This record gives sequence, C-alpha cells and structure tokens, in this order.
Amino acid sequence: MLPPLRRARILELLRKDQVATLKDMSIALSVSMSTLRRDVDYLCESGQLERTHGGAMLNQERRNAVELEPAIATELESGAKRAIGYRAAKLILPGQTVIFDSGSTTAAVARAAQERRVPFTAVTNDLSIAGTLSATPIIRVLVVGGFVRTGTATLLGPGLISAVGRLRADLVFLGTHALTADELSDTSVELADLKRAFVQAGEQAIAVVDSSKVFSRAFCSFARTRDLDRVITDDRIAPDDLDALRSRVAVDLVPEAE
Amino acid sequence: MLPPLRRARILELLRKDQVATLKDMSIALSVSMSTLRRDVDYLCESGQLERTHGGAMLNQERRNAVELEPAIATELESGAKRAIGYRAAKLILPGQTVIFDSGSTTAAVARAAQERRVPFTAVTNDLSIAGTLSATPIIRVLVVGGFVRTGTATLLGPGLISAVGRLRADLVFLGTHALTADELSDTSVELADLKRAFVQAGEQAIAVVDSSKVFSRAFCSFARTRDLDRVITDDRIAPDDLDALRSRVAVDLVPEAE
DNA sequence: TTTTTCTTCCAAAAGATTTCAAAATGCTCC
DNA sequence: GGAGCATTTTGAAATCTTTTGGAAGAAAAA
Repeated sequence: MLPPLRRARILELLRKDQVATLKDMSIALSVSMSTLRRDVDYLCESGQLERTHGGAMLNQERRNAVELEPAIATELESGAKRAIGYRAAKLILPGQTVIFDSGSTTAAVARAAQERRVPFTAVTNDLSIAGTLSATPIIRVLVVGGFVRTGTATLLGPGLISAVGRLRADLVFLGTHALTADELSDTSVELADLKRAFVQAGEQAIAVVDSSKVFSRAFCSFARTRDLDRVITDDRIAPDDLDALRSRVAVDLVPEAE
Repeated sequence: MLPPLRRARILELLRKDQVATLKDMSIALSVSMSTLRRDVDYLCESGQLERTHGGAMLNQERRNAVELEPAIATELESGAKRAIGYRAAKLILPGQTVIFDSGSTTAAVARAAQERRVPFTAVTNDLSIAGTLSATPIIRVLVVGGFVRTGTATLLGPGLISAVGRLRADLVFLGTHALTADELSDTSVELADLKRAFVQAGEQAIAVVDSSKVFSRAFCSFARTRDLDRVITDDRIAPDDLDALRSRVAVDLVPEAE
C-alpha cells in the first residue's frame, strides 16, 4: 500500500472512532507497528492529529469541522459506498425517471446504474454524475442548469429550484451530509432548498448514506426521515442508531464486503 | 502504443482509483517499468499528477474536478488546437462574461483560460468545459441546462435557447464543424439554433477553428463570417482560403509551434 | 515490579537512478 | 520509392536510495 493512502486510512479510522490505539490501527491496516508509528508521527508533525500514549486522536479543530478535508474525503471511494451504490441502482426499473442528487454516494449509485445497462431517464445537478451516466447511450441525462459550486461539481442557482419544481420523477436518490433518526441535513441553505425540491418532485425518495455520516448533524435540515421511503446504508452503523432509524423508516443494510 | 495515448491511459487509471502503484500501472498498460516511470515523471513535471514512493496520485486540483475526457484531451490535443486556445484565451479580460460553445477547440480555449488565472464568468453548455473551468475557484461557471447529447458532453434541449436568449455576454467563443468564406455550419439543426442564440447573446463573436475544418461545409448554417468579429485558426490554412476569408472578417493566424 | 509503549538501530526489501544497448522512428540523399 | 545515417524511444541491468519490519534496550504507565 502506498504511504499517502495508508495515511489517509489512518485518518479515516480516527474520524470514525475519534481515538484509536496504534496496535489496533496496525492490525486494521495490516502494516507493522514501526511503519504505522512513523505514519502517525508524520501526521502529527503535519498537524493532522494528536498523539497519546499508545494511540492517537484527531486534531481538535478537525474534529468539529463540518466539511471534511477534501484531500482525504476523496481518497479512494470506500467499499461501503460502492456497495450502497450497487444496491440502490437495483431499484431503478426500465423507463423510469430518476433524480440523482449531487454527492459522492449518489455518484456511486450513478456508476452502478450505468453498469446495469437499464434504460432510464436521469436528472441531476452534478456534473460528475452527468458525465458518468452519459457514457451509456441508453440513459437519457437531463442536467439542470446553474452555477458550478467551486470545489464540488455541483450546480446551484436561482432558477434551479423552480426548474426542478416542474419535474416529476419516479425515484429520487438523495445524498446527505448528516443523518439523525429524525432528519437529514446539509451544509448550505441553497443545497438544502434544492434537496427539498428534489424530494417533492419524486414519487419515492431514497437516501443513500454511508455510515460515517449517520448520527451527525449539519447546519441545514432538508427532510424528515419519516418522509423518506427508504434509507440505504452500510452495516457499520451502530446497532442503537439503526434501531432508532428503523422506527421511522425502512432501512436497507448493505454489507461492505468486496 | 503512442506515448500521448499511454499517458492519457495513465491519467485514466488514476482517475478511477485516485492512487495507483507504478507496478500495477505497468502491468495494466503492459509497458516496462522504465517507460512507465518516465511517463509518470513527465506527467508530474507538467503538473498533472503527484508522485509518491512507488506510485502516483492525482493532482489536488484535478481530483475534485469533473473528469469526463479532458485528461485524454490534454494529452492528445493537437498542437494547433492548443495554440489556438492559447491565443483566444488572451482575449478574455478580467470580470467579463464569456460564452463557451461546445466542442474540442473551444475546450482548448477553456483550458488555456483556466491556466491564465484571470477572474471571469463563463457560460457553457459543454460538460467537459464546465469541468475544466470549475477547477479554478476564481472562474464562475454557469452551465445552461439540457439533455446530454450522447457521445459528446454537450447539453441541448428545448428550454436552452430561450435561456440563452436572456443572457448578455462580452465574448462568445464559437466552435464549428465547417467554415467557408461565407458561413459557419454544423451537423444538426438543434446545435445550429443554439449557436445562433450564442452569437446573438454576445457582444463579440469569435470563431475558433482548426484549419482542417476550413472550407468544408456541413448541413446547417448558423452564422455568416461577416457577422463575426474575429476568426482564430492555425497557419496550415491554404493561402487562397485565407485571402477569401480575410476579405470578410479579421483572421488571427496562429503558428502551430510548441 | 510487570507490562506496555517508545526510541534507536539494523538488515532486508522495494523503489528510484543511472547507464547502456537494442529497437523504432525520422531524416537525408540517392 | 528505398538505403543509410542520426535521433529518439524503449526495455533491461547495475547501482544507489528510501522505506519497511523487526529486535534490543530505554522510558513510561499500570
């Protein structure tokens, strides 16, 4: 495994559990203690985490950060996302109209959908999803116009919500920055408004969320879990959280297996 | 395999996984480690990717950007297109609004514009151009919505022309499928309608055309050369054709040199 | 004390450089 | 067109560098 990837994995582990022992991490990544120690020292030097005896914890600032560090966030799509995408894509029936919200998890759904070779019409505000889906001629792709949100490949803008308001779709795949038992939330008002419009436009709303986002809360709420038709997430969600969620909405648990 | 193609394939591999080992890539492309190493070094020099021990990862900027095929385009793009793009991009003044028509030559303009680090607002119906331009935060990118035209990354659709009709821009960069002394033409009615709307919307219309398209004629005419403000093309255009063109419109001849 | 973790050092392994010869390509001249 | 020569590109070997994993002793926690 390449050093930068390994270091990204370390941060990923820490983000999940806040703290971890060096021994656990060396086992999880199957590298020697020496190597892991060197990596942790390096990340500590560069200010990404703090050391403790026998382990490490996330840097204070980094812990509360709403936006993930882009360098790490994009680091190698996790198996979880791929599995979620695969499961979600199965819900698409030939001829349907499907809205793809922006985001990396919905992008995974798009990738899986594109591989299924089922004809359908897609609607999206995500350039990267549009690119993925348009690789297959049998999928019609409608891109709703708008300004590109820097950093992501997301389109946003004034006319967008009214444009979406005129649409009717069979399915909506929603990504979210955070999910609690009660609600889905995201980081910006604009984004939340659009997602709300997406939910309105679709017959069925399906949230696709990897478990790292479960039970965190972001700035703007945009939907109640009760109003969703389904949540698809991976099996690393905590059992308590799962129960709380299941009392509100149908949950599909996808094993992360490769 | 030709070197530029090989390099394009390397970028393609990286786009899929973000990081890759040199060994894996040399196997995937079935070239020797030496050659692969040289290619990766070259791509690193030209700022397209970052090296790590034993492997490579995508450039930070490139990682978040939408990647349809621009990576390949960059590698395979003819010197002529690159030169035309470079010259055309110089026309953009800070703060202007610029329409980018779809196409590979206008994509070259976008690439050059993105590298200039001048702030401006771009309007385009080309996903690939949107992806290129949005890599730089100082460029505002408006994507006009529509259906993706399969095969290309072009957006087309009913609402599009009226949406463009409401826009005012300082500059329009037009691509064209064919150019004669009198007119510019393209292959589909829809595309021609949109291009006509682009010309209307812009203060100045500039056609960017590589010389292989000069003096051929396509199905649908969409503009007269007299109505253009400028044509930028490369110096492989035949002298007679150049004269005929120059009697109608200002022509910038760009040497193809590297 | 006993156990665990941390440092330091070393050797093996993997990767990077350098160098070189063969192959491919381009060019001139016939 | 093709022969001959120069240039570039490629793959492989030798050598050097970095990284890795382990071991021994020091330091810290239990």
